[in-house]
Amino acid sequence: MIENDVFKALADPTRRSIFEKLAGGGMNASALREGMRISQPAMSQHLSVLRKARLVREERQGRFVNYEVDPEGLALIAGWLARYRAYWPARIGALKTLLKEMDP
Amino acid sequence: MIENDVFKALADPTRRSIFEKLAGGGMNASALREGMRISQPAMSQHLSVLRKARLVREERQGRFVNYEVDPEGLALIAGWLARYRAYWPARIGALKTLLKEMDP
DNA sequence: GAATCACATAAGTCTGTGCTTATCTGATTT
DNA sequence: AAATCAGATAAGCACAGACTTATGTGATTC
Repeated sequence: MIENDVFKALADPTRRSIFEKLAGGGMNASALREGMRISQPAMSQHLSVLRKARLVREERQGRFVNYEVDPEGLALIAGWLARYRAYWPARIGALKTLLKEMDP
Repeated sequence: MIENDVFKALADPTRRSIFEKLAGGGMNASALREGMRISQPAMSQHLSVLRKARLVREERQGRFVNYEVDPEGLALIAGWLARYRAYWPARIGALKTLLKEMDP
């Protein structure tokens, strides 16, 4: 089940950091490592987990591999969240504010 | 960091099942166990994790403890998801529409 | 074509976590 | 107040997973 993969992938703070970095723009694994105290194999393994969860997708470019956000994983989270929309209203104000701040 | 607690809590399929069951209506721990092959201590431990993540809250009622969904945890997920709104695929723009519908 | 580079995979270690059985706490019943 | 019930906590075990070092692979450069 892929839904399980997504939640498991996001359960690790390092992977969430990687994902967040990629959300700022696609880049290769080496560039991703810059500024993060993480070994090359560790990064590769994290990217593999994120890829399996469809949170990230790769694109070979010569001997580099460019990574970028795959919306599919986000859609899964959004789909899961949507099932509980009955419980949103209580805190909907905060969410709406957040969305407004991001969409000027 | 509570965001971490939420993602870690949801990483376990059993906990997601428990949460989903509670989303159908609040109930006590024994009632939750019905139909789930899970021991009493295991359920108690799962509920503890969900509580720490603010996905669930408790309310003592005599010698029973009634559990129900806490919107706070969902709001955290929604907040996280909102940061990547730029990547939401078109068909999940439904989420945005939903938000608009709630704000007439 | 040999060396080098970007990245993946292998294998092992160590910590985290989900489970178990056993016991404890606090509330209710008789 | 003794027994019972709902649930929490304790302690131990077994497996998952995040890391390490070492090596493999496929593309580029010299």
